[in-house]
Amino acid sequence: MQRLSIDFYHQYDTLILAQKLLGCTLVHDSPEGRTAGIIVETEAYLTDDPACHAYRKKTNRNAAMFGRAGSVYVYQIYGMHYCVNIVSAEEGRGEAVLIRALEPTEGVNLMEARRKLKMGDKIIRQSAFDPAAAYRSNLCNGPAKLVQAMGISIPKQNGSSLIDGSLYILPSITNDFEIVTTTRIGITQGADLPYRFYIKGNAFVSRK
DNA sequence: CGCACGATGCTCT
DNA sequence: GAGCATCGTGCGC
Repeated sequence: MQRLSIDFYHQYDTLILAQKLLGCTLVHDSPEGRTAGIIVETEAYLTDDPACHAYRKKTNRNAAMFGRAGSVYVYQIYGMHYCVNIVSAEEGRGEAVLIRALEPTEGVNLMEARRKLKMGDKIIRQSAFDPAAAYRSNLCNGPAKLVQAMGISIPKQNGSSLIDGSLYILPSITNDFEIVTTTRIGITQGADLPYRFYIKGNAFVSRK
């Protein structure tokens, strides 16, 4: 399977892209091995949206968000966590899609090691896409968890390209799902905007 | 199960 | 000096 091309990211505006990314597979080919998961939850951040890091001027922190569609924006939050975004607009505009949850598909052992899960954490959820598969729900069901599980970091991925980098996205495996739209999680500004999207009924979303 | 809260460091005011 | 696109623990039910 071939990774999504630059055209895919330029084809849609940010709100549509956030929905088109659902069902696609995020892959990281790292020195430790490959990890991958199906994107099941996203949020859109627009340039005229007060919750968006690019709402004000370009700074060192948010600079990657002003890059071209198909590049990666990683930032630190709450002093200890990191989140990953897919830049979704033309150079200089400053829009992106936050990846909030993955359903693991590959490299689960490596994910568990990176997440340092405790022995008692045995919560298993059934895959909605592969009836034979079941995974621990605690690996990628949150934006900072999936960054940790996938081994994504600012020095390696911030500003990188999904077209030729070690982090990339494969096309959606199916269109056979419904999308739920809600307000975004964890923000105070722009809290009423319906910019969060997730796959209905999927067991690996961060919350319903 | 759900809710409340503390950790922790960088950015911008 | 405040605020932040979060997470894990600890408590009560």
